[in-house]
Amino acid sequence: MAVQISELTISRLSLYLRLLNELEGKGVKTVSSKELAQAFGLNAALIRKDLAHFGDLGVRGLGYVVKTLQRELRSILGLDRNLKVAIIGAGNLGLALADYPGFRKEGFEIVALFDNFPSKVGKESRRGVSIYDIQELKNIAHCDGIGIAAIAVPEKSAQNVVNTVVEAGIRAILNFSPGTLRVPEHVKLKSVDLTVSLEGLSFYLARESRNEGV
Amino acid sequence: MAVQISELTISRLSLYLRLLNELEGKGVKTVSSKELAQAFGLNAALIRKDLAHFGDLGVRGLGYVVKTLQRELRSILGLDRNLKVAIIGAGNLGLALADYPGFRKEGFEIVALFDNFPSKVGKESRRGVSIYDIQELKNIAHCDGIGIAAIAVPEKSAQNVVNTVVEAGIRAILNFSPGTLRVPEHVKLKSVDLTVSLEGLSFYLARESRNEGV
DNA sequence: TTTTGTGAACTAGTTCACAGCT
DNA sequence: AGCTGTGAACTAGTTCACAAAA
Repeated sequence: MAVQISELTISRLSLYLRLLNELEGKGVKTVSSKELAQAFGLNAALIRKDLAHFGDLGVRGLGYVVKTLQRELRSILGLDRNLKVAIIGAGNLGLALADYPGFRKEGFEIVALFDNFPSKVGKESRRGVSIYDIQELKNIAHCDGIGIAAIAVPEKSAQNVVNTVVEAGIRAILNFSPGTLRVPEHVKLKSVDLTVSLEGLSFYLARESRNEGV
Repeated sequence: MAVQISELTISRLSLYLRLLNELEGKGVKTVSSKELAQAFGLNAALIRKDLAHFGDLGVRGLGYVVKTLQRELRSILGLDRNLKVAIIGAGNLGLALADYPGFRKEGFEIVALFDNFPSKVGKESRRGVSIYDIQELKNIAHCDGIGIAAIAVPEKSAQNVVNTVVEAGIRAILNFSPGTLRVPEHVKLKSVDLTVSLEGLSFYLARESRNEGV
């Protein structure tokens, strides 16, 4: 089972799961790759290939049993194990992430915020996530078994914070700071770059108005 | 010039520009594709191909002139035209986005927040972005020339909000709500799905611990 | 000599099309 | 009959390797 599964496949599995949750709520029993494909604007074969990586999850002639596939995807994505998340940076964005309802839904638990700004330490977010000094990260990460750190600090301190997070033994990082960050081989870093996203849209608008003139 | 340029290339152009800004600040005059490649962990040929889409931007034997390339990339990405952005949804996330310093840096201007919650309308974000009723979007979008809408509303109202945004004549949307959204052909939608990002990391951790047992 | 710009080769990702199971 | 699972074909994206320019 040394087959490397692509990031693109993994992202799509999350989407499939979200729809399955919805279907399950509506009492739908089975769903075909064709129906899933339509819902996401994807090719049905792609969905079957994505799922086939993890065994014969479907039933020929019938499709996929919603509850079964839901359970399988949860297990594949590791959502059957109440994963704990720490947010580093108690600025506007960090506080918003700490209280973001979408994170809590699929079994993630936001256990703590961290900051190095003394006046913030000891306070908490609106929904009651406590803010600790970043110095305490290592201790708390070990005691509480934090699996993922989300980083929402200014660009200039981001690499330092990443180093601290790595030293604390955390092996998965969701980064919201701009700029390129280095992590060791065994740590998984995923970056959400808001500036890059916005500039992509700007490019689209700029090209559009250029083409109007042609 | 009907060549379609890939989203991946566009995202990388943003990264290149960010580094060029930094180099320019340090007074560096030229930079080679090799140096850029090292900074981002990419292949040098890829960077040359990305840039070659837009003409002969480099100088053989020398590399790229920092200031020239910076200006070119700004123009390519449409950042030479002070683009106006509206944030829809004045919850925690919307307010955080409205005050996000990274957006202001490259010439984007956050001009307004919108919400349908009466008690929020009339207030403003910490940095002074005013909150308007979503009903007023069409008017303000036209008067102020809003180019991009960022959507940070709960999943269940997201499609409605997108429809309102499209009706207001906005043709580029950055979406932070989970779920699949439909937009007409002429509108560009980019989604940042926080749940999908987090679940991607969870998958990585889950697979790791499975493999430990093998 | 250095480094770009680019055809050719390669790798990854998607779609087609159909055998095989229910 | 219907739908999965999958080899084969295709498309997109990246890297190699080198001619051409400064």
